Amino acid sequence: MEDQKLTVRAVERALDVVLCFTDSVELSLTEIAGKISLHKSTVHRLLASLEGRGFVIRNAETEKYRLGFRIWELAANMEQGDDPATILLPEMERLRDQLGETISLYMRDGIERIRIQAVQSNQAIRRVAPIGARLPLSVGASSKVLIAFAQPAEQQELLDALSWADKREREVFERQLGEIRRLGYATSIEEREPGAAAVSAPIFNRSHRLADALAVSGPANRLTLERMKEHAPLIIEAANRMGKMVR
Amino acid sequence: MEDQKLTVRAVERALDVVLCFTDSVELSLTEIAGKISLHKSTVHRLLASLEGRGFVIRNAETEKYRLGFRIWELAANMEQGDDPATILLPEMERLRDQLGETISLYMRDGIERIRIQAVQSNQAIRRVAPIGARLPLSVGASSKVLIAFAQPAEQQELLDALSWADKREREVFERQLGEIRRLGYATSIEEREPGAAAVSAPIFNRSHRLADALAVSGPANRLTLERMKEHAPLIIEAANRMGKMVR
DNA sequence: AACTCTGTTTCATTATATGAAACCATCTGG
DNA sequence: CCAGATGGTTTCATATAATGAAACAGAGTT
Repeated sequence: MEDQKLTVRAVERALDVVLCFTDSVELSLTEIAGKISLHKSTVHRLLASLEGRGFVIRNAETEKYRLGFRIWELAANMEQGDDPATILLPEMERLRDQLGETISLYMRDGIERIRIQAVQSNQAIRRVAPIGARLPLSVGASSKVLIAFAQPAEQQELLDALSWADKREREVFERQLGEIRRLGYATSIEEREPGAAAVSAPIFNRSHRLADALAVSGPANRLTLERMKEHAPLIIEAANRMGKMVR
Repeated sequence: MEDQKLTVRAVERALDVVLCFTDSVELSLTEIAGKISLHKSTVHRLLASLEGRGFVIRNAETEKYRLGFRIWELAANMEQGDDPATILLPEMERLRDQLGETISLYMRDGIERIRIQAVQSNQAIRRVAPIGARLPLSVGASSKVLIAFAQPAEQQELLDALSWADKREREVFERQLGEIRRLGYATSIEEREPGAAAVSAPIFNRSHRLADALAVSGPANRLTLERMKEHAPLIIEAANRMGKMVR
């Protein structure tokens, strides 16, 4: 009542209803009402409006609701989507605001990786990540992700192409990769840049192939291993969301 | 004020905003306001809510709005969509209400076609179309569509497999197919059932291959050639919309 | 039949969405 | 460089329109 809301509550509630369907394919009215804690009658009206425009339909069988064809239609019209760098930007900003650290998006190019997008932390002490930077594929959390989750054949090629001090070094590295695949993310502490640490998770495209690596990086004293472990689930979740937007 | 509305106006307006993006990929606030004739401030608030939930984003460059990643995310989650028969039902109902005639959905099976879905007209005199019916692929509007828009190789096989009275009959038929491809739809008057007429258009899936045929059928005296020509664009449009939902 | 669990509708109340108008930026052209 | 557009954002008073409670209706279950 004090600070003006410049949004429309009813609309936000309706959108929340729609968002319920990110987890579940089919929901009953009461289930939805429960999820977003609104009264049945309210949700009922919301659903009526959504159904009228084809955003949800109700399964004649089960009486339950599911997303409607309109979503498809809209998504189809978007198909000619821009490059991932712009598509994923909003999601990256979201993550930055959540974690307060700099977020980078890397893609592999041969035995290098390129930072194709980045949003900077707004803390006083922060990692600054210039877009377009080309980095070696041998060190850093994202490098390891880009190798660990590559197609097996490709992976071997990459390992062969990279230069190793001795046989042992490569073995250690390969063992690390296994661990990374198991965890679903990679970390690095002062691996490439002194004083810097990073966590990175793979972004798989809609056909489940590795597309990019999403990384959170910052000063090593803030991004402790402890802290990175905490962040990991959020990063993975964000990366999964992003994957659905990438072809 | 008289008959209760059991829907939420604000939500419907918001959805109308979203639907503006079926035609255009990028729209400014005033363009949207114009399209759906609402005041700028109203649309502004609606957009703010939509943006907050990621349903629209604004292009930092152009300042204009476009659909957001949430649409993608939702569509991706729907991927494992049911069979077309249920998916397309709502759209078929829509068309039925628009044209007032019975709507059928056919798929080809060998040298037959099957009516995999239908919604009946609610006029007193109507075409009744039982779901599941198997019909010959030689006659009827949808048959011609299913052949005319098949993959070229497949098409030859079909023409060979069908039985013809004489060489001439087949030639006439093939010439018809060309015309149908040109027009984008087929008609039939008392071809299979006496007193019945039908218009049919192809449904191409998202990879642009023929998936099904959509047909409007009714009594021949109501569905005159004239009338069918009028209906054709609507049917084609509906079929195109449906195509985006089919894999 | 009594009960439970849905979904649907009604209704009074008040919050809440609304349009007009004012307000800011930018941009354009004289 | 100013005057006038043009598009976006915010403010504000007002009445509409969204709301939750409660009543209602149906379908299963016990």
